Amino acid sequence: MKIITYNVNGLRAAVAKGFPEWLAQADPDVLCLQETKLQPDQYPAEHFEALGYTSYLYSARKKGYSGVALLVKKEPDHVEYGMGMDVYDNEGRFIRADYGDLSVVSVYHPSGTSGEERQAFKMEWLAAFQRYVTELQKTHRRLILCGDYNICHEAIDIHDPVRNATNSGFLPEEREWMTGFLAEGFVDTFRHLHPGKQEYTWWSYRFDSRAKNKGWRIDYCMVSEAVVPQLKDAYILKDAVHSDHCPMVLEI
DNA sequence: ATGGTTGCTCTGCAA
Repeated sequence: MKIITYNVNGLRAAVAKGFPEWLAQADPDVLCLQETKLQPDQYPAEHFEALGYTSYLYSARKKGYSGVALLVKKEPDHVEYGMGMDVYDNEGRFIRADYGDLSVVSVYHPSGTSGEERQAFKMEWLAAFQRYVTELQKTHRRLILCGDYNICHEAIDIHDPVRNATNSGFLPEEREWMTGFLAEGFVDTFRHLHPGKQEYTWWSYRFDSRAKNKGWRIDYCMVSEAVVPQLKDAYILKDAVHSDHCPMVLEI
């Protein structure tokens, strides 16, 4: 089973850059999208139906903002939209598909870069997410939590750990949150399989960052410890250029 | 510290 997570930074813009053609050759069983930035009536379904995918969208209330989706080849038993808490679900950041005791999530954790208020919201959201998945694990032993976490965990995950130590995305409390989250029984698949590898999944559109490879690893496929024996590979597709993020693949 | 891009929507905001 191949699962890909990709923050597309606007699905319609990504489609214009050749995203459907890329998807045809990448050929995942499940595709987790973040930042679709569209409403359901704006979804270019024809591109994805043609490739054999069924799409489940969860959009933000605000037009052109946030939004997640799951594209699947095989029908899930159940799809859950949001975490069941209005304050968080208004922004279209969480969708989940269940296949028996296996549950795949596409999540777009908030960014805190636009100011103190959003940073506080981010930390509250992260706590709520952790509570949610800890509870979910009681009924679904194998969780696959893919998406844009907007956090670099360790120094190896960011091009300049010193200069970014006071920037949202690499703050001590965010890094500690991720350490605590992993301690609840989750595994960062890329780091687990590639302990010393320095690769990124996001580069600022400014400052020529991608050409200089001044990036951040903020997109993750986290899995329950019960999934670890099934892991085949986890890798980053740095050559896909439909977004300021690149995709990450999990094979189980 | 500064610099400064992109997508979406509607004029500037969020990332």
